[in-house]
Amino acid sequence: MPRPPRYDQSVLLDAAVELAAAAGPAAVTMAAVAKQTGTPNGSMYHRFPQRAVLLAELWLRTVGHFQEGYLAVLDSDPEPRRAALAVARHVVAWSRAHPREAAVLLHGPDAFDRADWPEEYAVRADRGNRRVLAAVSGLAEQLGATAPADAERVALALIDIPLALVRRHLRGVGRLPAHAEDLAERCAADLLATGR
Amino acid sequence: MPRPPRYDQSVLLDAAVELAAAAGPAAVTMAAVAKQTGTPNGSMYHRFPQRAVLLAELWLRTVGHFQEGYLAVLDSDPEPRRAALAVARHVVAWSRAHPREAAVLLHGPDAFDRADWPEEYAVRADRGNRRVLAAVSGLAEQLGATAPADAERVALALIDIPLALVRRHLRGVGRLPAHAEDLAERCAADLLATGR
DNA sequence: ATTGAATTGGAGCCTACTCTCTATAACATG
DNA sequence: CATGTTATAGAGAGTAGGCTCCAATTCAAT
Repeated sequence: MPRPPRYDQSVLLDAAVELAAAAGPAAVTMAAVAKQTGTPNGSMYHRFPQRAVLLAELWLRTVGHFQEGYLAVLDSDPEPRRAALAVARHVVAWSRAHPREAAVLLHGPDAFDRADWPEEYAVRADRGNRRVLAAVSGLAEQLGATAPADAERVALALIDIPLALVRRHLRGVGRLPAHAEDLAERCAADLLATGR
Repeated sequence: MPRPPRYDQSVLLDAAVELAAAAGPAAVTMAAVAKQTGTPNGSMYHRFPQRAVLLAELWLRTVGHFQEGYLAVLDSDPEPRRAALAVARHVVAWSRAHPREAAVLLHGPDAFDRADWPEEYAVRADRGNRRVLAAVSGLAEQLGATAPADAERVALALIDIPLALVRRHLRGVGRLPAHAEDLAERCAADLLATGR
């Protein structure tokens, strides 16, 4: 019986991503998203009761897209070493394919006012992170890493270093060079080398 | 003949750093810095004609401190390989010793509204960056790196990866584990290994 | 056709912030 | 001591953005 929505949430989030990528999280104002999509001010507050919810949804959708592919690649190869190298490459490749979403990720949740999110959203964000962390730890174990410092090394190789590579280039010229995937894979291979 | 200043610029910048580290660059408002230091609103605008100048000075002072130490360590050892490893360690050690300033650095200049800075400040920031980049490139050359991709690898090892390590921990619990320096050095050593 | 919940559209309130303006205080020099 | 120069001090104008409110509109279900 209700009237169907006219301004789709996903359209609003698309605009929000674009604004965040182009001018930073602070540029994601209710007014800016409304203007960009032609939505009236009041309608924005039907989809998102507060700005913090808009930012939270924006973050969760983006990081969800990323993690989905990340976990898929991790699980795609039963051989742990190959899976690790593939996932390091994947982070770079995904960022190349989705530069705007990657720019959002590089800002991190705090830049999207994580402190103001309703608890539900913070919980969902944590759950996603733990899922990835657990998958990486599992891989580290298969690779023979036992100490917590080893798990950290693997996380550095499979998450932080590929993202550092992406950051270096997206913050600069804005294009990832063709060999970035190779570099990420090589760093990962070095760090995963056993017997160290 | 002039009346001596009562509110020192460095004191205001100290407060600004603290605010930025604790609650992000957006928390560095003229009002917040004034309140924290007991300065009246109007006096702020004697030191910093606009907020953008406050943010620019904050950034330049912080990054200057960092780069000063960085270059000193780079030059402290004539043997390029040892200098490289020392500098990778240094990034982590400096961040441990100056957690608030490190937090500022991790936000990057754009978060401090670099686009709004008067040109003079942007030029100074560029000059500093180029100086470090040149030093790193010089080291890369001494290490036998020739292709631009090699220089990038060295920059990744001596700047981005140590910073990624710092970011991982400062964004989390807020304390750097004791072995972080070792990890940074090891990553650097792996990446600098010749004949690859 | 009627009903009523959901949605839209927009005027405008409120807060927080940047920045201006004016008056006054302190100090060096002639 | 008079004077010029610079700093302090505070009030408040102007503005941007988050958010509220409410009347008008739409449309599925009855």
